Amino acid sequence: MIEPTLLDRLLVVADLFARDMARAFEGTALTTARMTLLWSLHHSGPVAQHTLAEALDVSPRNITALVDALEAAGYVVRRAHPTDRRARLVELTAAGARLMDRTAQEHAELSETLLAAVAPRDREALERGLDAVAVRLHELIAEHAAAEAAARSAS
Amino acid sequence: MIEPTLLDRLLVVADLFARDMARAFEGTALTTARMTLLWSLHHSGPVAQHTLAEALDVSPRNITALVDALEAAGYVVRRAHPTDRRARLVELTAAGARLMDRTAQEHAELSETLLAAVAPRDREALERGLDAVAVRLHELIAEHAAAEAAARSAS
DNA sequence: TATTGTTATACTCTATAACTATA
DNA sequence: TATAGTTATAGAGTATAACAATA
Repeated sequence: MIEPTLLDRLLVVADLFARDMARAFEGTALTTARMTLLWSLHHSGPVAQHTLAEALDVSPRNITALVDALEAAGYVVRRAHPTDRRARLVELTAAGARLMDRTAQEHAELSETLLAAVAPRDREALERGLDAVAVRLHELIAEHAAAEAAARSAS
Repeated sequence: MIEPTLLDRLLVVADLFARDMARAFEGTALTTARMTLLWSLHHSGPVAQHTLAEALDVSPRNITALVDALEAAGYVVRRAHPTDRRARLVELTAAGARLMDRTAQEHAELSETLLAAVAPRDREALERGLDAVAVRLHELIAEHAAAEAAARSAS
């Protein structure tokens, strides 16, 4: 058996999260993409759809579809924007707010559970290490994006 | 600014990986799901489709679609199974094998890059911590599955 | 009878392009 | 002229169900 590399370990954990999340929503109107939108809304408060598109880094068209589904399920509503009549504010309903309160609590509990599974002397190093990996990954993604932009402008 | 929890950090890294991977395949016939299949094949050697379905934990129907796309792109071929005429062996073509060799090398390089970004004294704790988190997540997923199976059999 | 892979069908996530209403 | 959101269209991942060939 070959010792897994750091990347192997990170990918295993990422995959487990994706599976666990998808499983949790089975049989409901919720999906990972829709929960991501609700989570963003929970933290930002009511915002226009184009703001959500930027926050989630997806197309405005995609936001339309996600908000349609969440509105049909009763978790969000579209309201008139107070000053821009082109825009529509999306906000959580009471049911959506209750759902996000529960979700935030489960999120905190899962974080506690996972932290408890890590040896106390490893915890700080784990958090520092994850932050360092995230920073480096951000840099790599930015470099790739810059290289592609340069290639496009050259062609 | 609130200090992110362990779970927040893990989810950030998972999200960055997903984005980086999807970006890397833009404009090619490859996608994350297809690469996962190729990666599995690279490690297992030629296998029947139902074996791939189990390995990737997706439906046989899904494997049919993924193999169709990869066969059209020239990365895999379907061969007759030597003893079971119902089954079809999927194996990498020369082009597929070359692609996976390159991918394995890039994978190793990325792992090195990320490890280099972590302070040396934090590295072992990071790896131990990730293993502990993966083990605990596995347990939680198994518990959920068991609870659901019990609920189904009761109804 | 059970298994392997396929066709049929459907839902979701996602994107680009064209269009309407508004800024 | 530019922006916000929608309709139109399309590709991809995924699932279940029905079916043919084979075990």
